[in-house]
Amino acid sequence: MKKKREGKTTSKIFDDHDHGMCFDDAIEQIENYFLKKNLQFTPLRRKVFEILIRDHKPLGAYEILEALGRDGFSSSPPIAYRVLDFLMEHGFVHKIQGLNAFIACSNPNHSHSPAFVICRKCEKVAEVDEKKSGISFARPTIENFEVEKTTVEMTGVCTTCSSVATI
Amino acid sequence: MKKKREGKTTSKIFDDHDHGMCFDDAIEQIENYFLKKNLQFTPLRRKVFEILIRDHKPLGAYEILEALGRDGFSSSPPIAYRVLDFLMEHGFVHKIQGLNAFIACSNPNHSHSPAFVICRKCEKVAEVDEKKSGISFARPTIENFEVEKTTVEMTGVCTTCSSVATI
DNA sequence: AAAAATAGTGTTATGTTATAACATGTTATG
DNA sequence: CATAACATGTTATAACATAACACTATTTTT
Repeated sequence: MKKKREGKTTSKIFDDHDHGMCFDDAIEQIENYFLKKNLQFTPLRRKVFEILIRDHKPLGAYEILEALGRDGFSSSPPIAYRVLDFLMEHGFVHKIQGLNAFIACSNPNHSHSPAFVICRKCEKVAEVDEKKSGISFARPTIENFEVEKTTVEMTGVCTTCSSVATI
Repeated sequence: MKKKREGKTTSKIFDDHDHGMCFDDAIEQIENYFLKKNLQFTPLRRKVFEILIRDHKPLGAYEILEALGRDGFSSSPPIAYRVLDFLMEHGFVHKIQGLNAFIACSNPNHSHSPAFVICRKCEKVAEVDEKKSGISFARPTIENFEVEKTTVEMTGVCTTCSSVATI
């Protein structure tokens, strides 16, 4: 059950942010989506998505490759990059530009304009959805330009980390 | 002379965006800044800034290195990265995450939260400043998190490019 | 001004991230 | 069942970035 937060510009979303639905729900959602769209949810794609949703933190492509290798899959770079591209196209994975890493989407299923809050110490990442959080990230219209994709990433330090260390 | 645009969420900033001040003004600004702050505006730092401000488009670190080499400077990677880091620290250069490239700041001199509009065809980049453009990019406060830096990049196609080609 | 500290640059090597190109296997469709 | 489209495998290499250490130049302290 989620609280509604509307019209706020301040929100507590980092420490208590929800990692989206649970593992099983997430798998079910992606399965349904693939079925509906007549896409193949192959063992490789499933595995990559599972790896990402498991700990739900950003992973580099080569970390994913290692995990794939451990699970008996091929682990040459294009394997990971191709699947990641595919999953990103369909909105189940996002790339965190500031970390060169990939993270499972917390809110697939509805078109969204995600923003990410990234602690540069613990590297935890929270995905903030405009609708869900009530936080608004302006997405202005630019004349003479058709915006296709907007990247919003907020880097800083979470209170957990700032209370611990010195820098 | 600039027109004021206030309270608008639509703005024409791509085709007619100003590349900031002219070359000489930009150099003067950075010189003054360095003087005031007792920093060394060394030949290398000057050259890197000049390279970037010259065509005022995003350049990869290795493109900058080539240019440095052509101008008689050392062109091993750390040379460029170190100077770029330094110039970024002081707000005279920004990194475009989506392109792994660097661009001279269009509006140094005042603390700003820049956003970038990137055409994925011609790779032209416009820096949009909140105050100057009247466009607002929400920078919400996040509880339990201290935001230090926000990256906003809007990728798409400018009308010049979209009128030319098919994809 | 000499000594010491700090800042800046040079160099080599290596680490990390990502893609090109082509081969092979697998699944849907006429 | 042929064939086209999709998916995966493999090798090689491109593109981006930093570590570690040497040397030089500048500033600060004595």
